[in-house]
Amino acid sequence: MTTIQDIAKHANVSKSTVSRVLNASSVVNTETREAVEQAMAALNYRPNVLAQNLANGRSMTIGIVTQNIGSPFYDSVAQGVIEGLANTGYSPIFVDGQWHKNTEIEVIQTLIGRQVDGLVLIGGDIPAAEVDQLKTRLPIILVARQLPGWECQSVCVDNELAGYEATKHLIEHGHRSIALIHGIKEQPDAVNRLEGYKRALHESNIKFDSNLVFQADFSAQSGVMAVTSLITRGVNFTAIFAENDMMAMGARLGLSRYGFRVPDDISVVGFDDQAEAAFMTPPLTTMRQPAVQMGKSAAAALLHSIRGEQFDIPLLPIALQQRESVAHLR
Amino acid sequence: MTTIQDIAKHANVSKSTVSRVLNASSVVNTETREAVEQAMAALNYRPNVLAQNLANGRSMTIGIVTQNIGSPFYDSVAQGVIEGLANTGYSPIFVDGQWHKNTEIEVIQTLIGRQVDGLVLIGGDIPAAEVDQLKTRLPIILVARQLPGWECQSVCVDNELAGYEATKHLIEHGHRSIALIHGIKEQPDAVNRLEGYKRALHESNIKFDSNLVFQADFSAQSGVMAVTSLITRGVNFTAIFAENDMMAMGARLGLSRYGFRVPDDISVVGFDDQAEAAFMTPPLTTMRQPAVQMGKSAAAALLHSIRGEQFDIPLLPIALQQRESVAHLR
DNA sequence: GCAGTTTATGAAACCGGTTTCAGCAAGAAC
DNA sequence: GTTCTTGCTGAAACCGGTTTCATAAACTGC
Repeated sequence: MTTIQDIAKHANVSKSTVSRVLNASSVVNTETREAVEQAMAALNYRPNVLAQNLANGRSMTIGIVTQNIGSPFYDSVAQGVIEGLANTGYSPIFVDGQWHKNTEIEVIQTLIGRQVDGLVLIGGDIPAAEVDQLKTRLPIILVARQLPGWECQSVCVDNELAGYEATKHLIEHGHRSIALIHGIKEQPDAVNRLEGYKRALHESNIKFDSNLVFQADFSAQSGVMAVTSLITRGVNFTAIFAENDMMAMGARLGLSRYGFRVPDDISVVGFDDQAEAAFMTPPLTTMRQPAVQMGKSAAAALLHSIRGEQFDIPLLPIALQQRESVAHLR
Repeated sequence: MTTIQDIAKHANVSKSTVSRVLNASSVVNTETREAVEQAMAALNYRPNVLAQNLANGRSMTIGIVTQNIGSPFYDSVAQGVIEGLANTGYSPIFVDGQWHKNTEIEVIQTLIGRQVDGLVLIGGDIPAAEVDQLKTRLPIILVARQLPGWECQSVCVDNELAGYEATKHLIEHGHRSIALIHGIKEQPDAVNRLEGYKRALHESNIKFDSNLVFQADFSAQSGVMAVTSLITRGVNFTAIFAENDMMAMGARLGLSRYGFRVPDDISVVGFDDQAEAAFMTPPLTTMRQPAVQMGKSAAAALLHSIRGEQFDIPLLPIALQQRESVAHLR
């Protein structure tokens, strides 16, 4: 490995000067600069980022805490963060919180040991107090998680409203017996979507019926179990709102197993609009979350925060993506 | 930030001693150790990993080069690498090569600047010479890419064989007019699968017909285009082999648009066995790639390589996952 | 009771950069 | 011809650790 010292020797200058041309941090005589630049080229020099980081107290890395058990939605968000960080000089370091409080705290500690300059928390459920304390140490942006007092530092969508609109869409198509395939009940996304569902029902004077909601876990498998359960329990329903697309897929498969056609017999609405949704048969009507965009926004906001600049996070809309899995009730 | 110096002062020892208890690198008097440990606890000390890295020349980070444009297969591999690195002390840094030679070389350079201790290259197409040269600088493991002389340092599956088996499976079900939805022709995965397809045909004395192969790009959209093209061109076929599941999904949707049933009218075989494949309607018969396992193997192999240990990479099998999208030709 | 080990510790050099500070040389001002 | 700037550069301190080396104290053996 060639070091700054080698360059200095090769160009007959001190390492201070090399550092100066490296960072353009102060004026260097043109001839000297060129000599240094030639030396760097000749020796194929690349500064040791670790040493730079140590010297100036910044690591130029961003910690990304993901929860790998979960829907593809989180992957897309992470993808967006990577994209948002490209060509900024910052590199992302990934760790996996596994939707488990202690694991999450632990991995965050390792990130702090690595001197990350900022943190993006995607989902997760470490206690608010914990997060508040972290905030005093370094900039943090939350994604897909809401916390009191964090309104301006979290990128999220209005899940309650989205749940409401998905349900309303079905109601407007004449459905009144709408099954809900409910995500993991500990996760706020799920509870908010459920609340939206309830509000839409209430608004249309449809009585909430707990027999219509199946406690699932965001997996496709739990989607088929939901349908199986509903049907074998003899519950009547003409539409399904699944709290994510994977469960919608599972439900759609389950329906076909029992000979129900979608949307002719049963309408289905999903949530996320993951890549596959548009290519299901039939293409799935779903609530579109701009997952990649959310990741990008988070990255951008974090960079602003690190630089101490003012920023506000654009409120990303969540919109009904109408396709072909919903039909009017005959 | 509390430093090793603070601990030293607090415990009335030198920082050498603190370092010693930190790394258990030499014997320390029990009382002294306890005093140091108490100081560390009291001040909530976490060593600066950057400084450690600089001092001992290892960064404890692994560079992961992904190609983000592509199928979910690559995401799963990356996921596997993360899992394989968990609790090893090594952290993954991700960069995106974008299936673009120059981008890839550039991002690898930034990783080297960050002193990564090893590299995992997932896919990608930088020239062999380039990779060979990198190998002299640091341990590298390739995933889903084969290069002459790299047999022992790449985690991959036999795409030719898999393409052969997929095709043979269809032939055994009586199909002789088998359309191929071909992936990006620059990517070796795609060309190998095509070769396997040809071999299976040849073995069964079926003449290769270029009208049956549609040049697609691994996207679901290109899958529907493939079917549209085949049908509008009036090509006769009774089965489709799509070189990944996304294209299979697209194809399946395209078929339904034209009123063809799967598998009653047309059989479909995919490739990857991504999570969604099992929940398509009908569930997709596909060649299962153990993507997560491949990532884990790559991580494990790389760690061995870094430690200078002997290792060999288990040859991961790729197996036909039979589901319901293939039927006997009547 | 003294040489010879062993054990435990601190001082200092080092990793590869950045940054402060002092100083030299050339040019400007008077 | 001094003095005052200005422009440019190098020495040295520093970032927060690790490691070598020297040494003091305690222990062993005879």
